[in-house]
Amino acid sequence: MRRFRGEGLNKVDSKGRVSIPALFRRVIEACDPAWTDGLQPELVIVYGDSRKNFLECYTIDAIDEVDQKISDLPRGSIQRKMLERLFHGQSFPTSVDDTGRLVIPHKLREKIGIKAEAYFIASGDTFQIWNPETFQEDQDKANAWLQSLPEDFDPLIYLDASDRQPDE
Amino acid sequence: MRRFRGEGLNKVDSKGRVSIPALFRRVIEACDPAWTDGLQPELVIVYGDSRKNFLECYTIDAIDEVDQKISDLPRGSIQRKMLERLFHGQSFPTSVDDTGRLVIPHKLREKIGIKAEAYFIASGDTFQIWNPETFQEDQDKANAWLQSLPEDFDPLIYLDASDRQPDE
DNA sequence: TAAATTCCCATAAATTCCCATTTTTTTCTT
DNA sequence: AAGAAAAAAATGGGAATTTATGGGAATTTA
Repeated sequence: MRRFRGEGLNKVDSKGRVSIPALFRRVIEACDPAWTDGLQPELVIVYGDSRKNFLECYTIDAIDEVDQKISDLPRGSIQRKMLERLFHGQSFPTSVDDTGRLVIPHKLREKIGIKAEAYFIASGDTFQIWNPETFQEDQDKANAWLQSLPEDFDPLIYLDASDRQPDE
Repeated sequence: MRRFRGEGLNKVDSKGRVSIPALFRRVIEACDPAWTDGLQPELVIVYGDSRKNFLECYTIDAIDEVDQKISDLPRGSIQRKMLERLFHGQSFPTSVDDTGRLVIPHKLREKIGIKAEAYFIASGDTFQIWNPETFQEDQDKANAWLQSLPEDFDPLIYLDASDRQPDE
């Protein structure tokens, strides 16, 4: 499975258009089964989680996987209902145009406070779009937390935690 | 199978006409086997479940699938009778007109309390039509529940629940 | 025949498409 | 290694199209 990697800061014009970092485009293309050279690769922007102040962008492969898992949940369950609302309802299917840009609808720009610039950052098999200032604040918090750790602490130690049982 | 994705808020005029979000129209067209360019794609509005305060809209493909499953049930069974009443009796077959609108009959508007505006939201292979205020209340409840969760809780963990056995 | 429904046309706003220019990155050449 | 040339990426603007919406005439229904 291809993963996003990297970050970028691009201008947003009055129509809501913004270039997607070129490296991201390669992943979006590779993860859209229907894509072939010349076509506009598709993706889905998920924006419904009120606690998150960024947009989360899924490739077709990634969203298909989510859809499959949702349809495996019991019909009528509260979990399924919530996830359907989030991923099917509060999401926006779109595509990358032939100049490598994406249109972020006005409503979504409003939600995360994007004005003239958008900050992109990879996150595994999705990538996020932030208001640059908001991201910086979040980053500052993360840095402060890192500072609070002992000098010799290495975050990589968390990697080994994944070997443990979920409830350990 | 094509899925609906997204949401929208449109005006309802005095004749009960309301635009269907353009993205939904593409799905309705694609899921009507009889549809071809120029024709009015058909769909079915199901409204009989008294516990639901929204209308549920099925594509032709989706309703065909339901019909098939109903006809597989034992004739005369209570389950079959109930589903026949809901999907065959308390449903309204209609079509999208050439300006992309739907007419919601007066009775159905009454049922869910629609006046000047209608809210559309995708839900897998169907979409729902709500009174905007009613939906917002429902959403507020969901958000309050999310807020009440620990900071680091992600509803996405529900997705992984589908890996487990149903009774685990 | 009154009321409701459908059909037809019109318009403003939003969105998409198309093309051009600038900027940055990569490649090539000396 | 430096500079030039080429390629790729980012950005900007206008035209064409689509969408959302409103209103009236024609038609159907009760």
